[in-house]
Amino acid sequence: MTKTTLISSPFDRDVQFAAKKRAVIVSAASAFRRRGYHNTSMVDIAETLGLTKAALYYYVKNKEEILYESHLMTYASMDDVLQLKPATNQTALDYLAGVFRSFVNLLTQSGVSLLTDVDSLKGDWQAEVLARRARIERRIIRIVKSGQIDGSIRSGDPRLHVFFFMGALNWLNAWFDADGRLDGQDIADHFVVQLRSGISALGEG
Amino acid sequence: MTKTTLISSPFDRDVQFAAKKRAVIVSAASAFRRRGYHNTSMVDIAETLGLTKAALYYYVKNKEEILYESHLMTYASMDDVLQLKPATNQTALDYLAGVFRSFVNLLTQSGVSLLTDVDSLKGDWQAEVLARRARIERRIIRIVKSGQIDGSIRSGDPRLHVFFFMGALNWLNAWFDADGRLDGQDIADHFVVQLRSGISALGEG
DNA sequence: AATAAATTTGACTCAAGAGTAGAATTTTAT
DNA sequence: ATAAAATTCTACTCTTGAGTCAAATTTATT
Repeated sequence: MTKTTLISSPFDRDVQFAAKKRAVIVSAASAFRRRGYHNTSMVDIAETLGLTKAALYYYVKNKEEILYESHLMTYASMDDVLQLKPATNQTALDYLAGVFRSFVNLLTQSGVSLLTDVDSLKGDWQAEVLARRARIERRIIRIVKSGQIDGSIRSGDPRLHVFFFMGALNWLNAWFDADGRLDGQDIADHFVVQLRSGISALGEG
Repeated sequence: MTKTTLISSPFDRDVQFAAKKRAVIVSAASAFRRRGYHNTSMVDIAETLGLTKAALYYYVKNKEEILYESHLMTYASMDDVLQLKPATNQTALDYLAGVFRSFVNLLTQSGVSLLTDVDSLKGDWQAEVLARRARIERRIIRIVKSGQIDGSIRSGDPRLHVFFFMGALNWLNAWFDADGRLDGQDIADHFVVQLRSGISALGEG
């Protein structure tokens, strides 16, 4: 019992290790997002955390693993969003709008970094990241297709619908700055409207 | 006169030099677009052109100059599109749709590569590329603003309107493959509709 | 307090890829 | 045909940043 209640304590060594590992990955992901993977050195990552480069290797196998884990962490967050099922009478468009809003919020307010560099991953790691990305994409395409069935989303190639607005999400990296003048909530509000009207069946003639 | 008429001949040494330099840049840009700047070595670029790495340095100062020139080349093409003025009674939304169609066509059919990596450029080169990008962005924002004045484009922060659909353009890199099943013209057609309905003032209210 | 385990460091190795330079080759001009 | 200019090459140097390792330090356990 005593052992059980202490299992999640911040004093617990395993918990600390995991928290530190996560901090390495989150901090690196943020730098990768802002400057690119190759323009971020292990020394850069370490200094941001107040460590030396060598200490990072106590937590991660190598730089590539950081990139791999960064991607997976983001996709896990997006999967969490997609776990929430639509309400019973909610149209697919409404559900999609909510999903997209959550994605924008993840990126603008929750410190999640959506990275685009998969070519710097090799072998199984790259394959897995691509597969995870494709899976999210397919789930979103499925939502669009169900919107085309329920009548809330207009006709047209669902993949192109998705590539268009997922482009907007991925492009946030290039211009969004958490310290900038544009507030994440305002961005999410605006983007959801633009997403909706972009594919809504209303007005489709 | 004889000298003048020969100035553009493909047999002319200067013309050949320029054509070869251009081939280096276009080929490299395509590889940068597909795999990323850092994952494309100078040996890779040379081999694609049937040269050795050292021969590239006869044409370009260094790798960074290739990246710099790649960006500039693409922005020049986009500037050309924006040089065409709207017809007298054309709404800004119609003009914008035409501009965007041309952009998509540049990327999907004309071998133009839109790159996103500016962090690998340093100093003046990076500053210039960012300035050129910002200028194109500002011109597009101006079109959106005039659409909000002429009533064709709905209200809302024009920058966000632009960031949304320019994200779609920039994200083409991640999924578009010229040898793939999706035809550039079909993509342009679809994207133009999605752009239009995304920001059209019709139905606003 | 002593010992063990965990964590961090300083100083290092290594190599991939950018870039160089002079020689070789090719092309053009005389 | 010869010389000059242009282009390409081979063989190399250099450097930056990834990664390593044993020692030093810190933390936890006995």
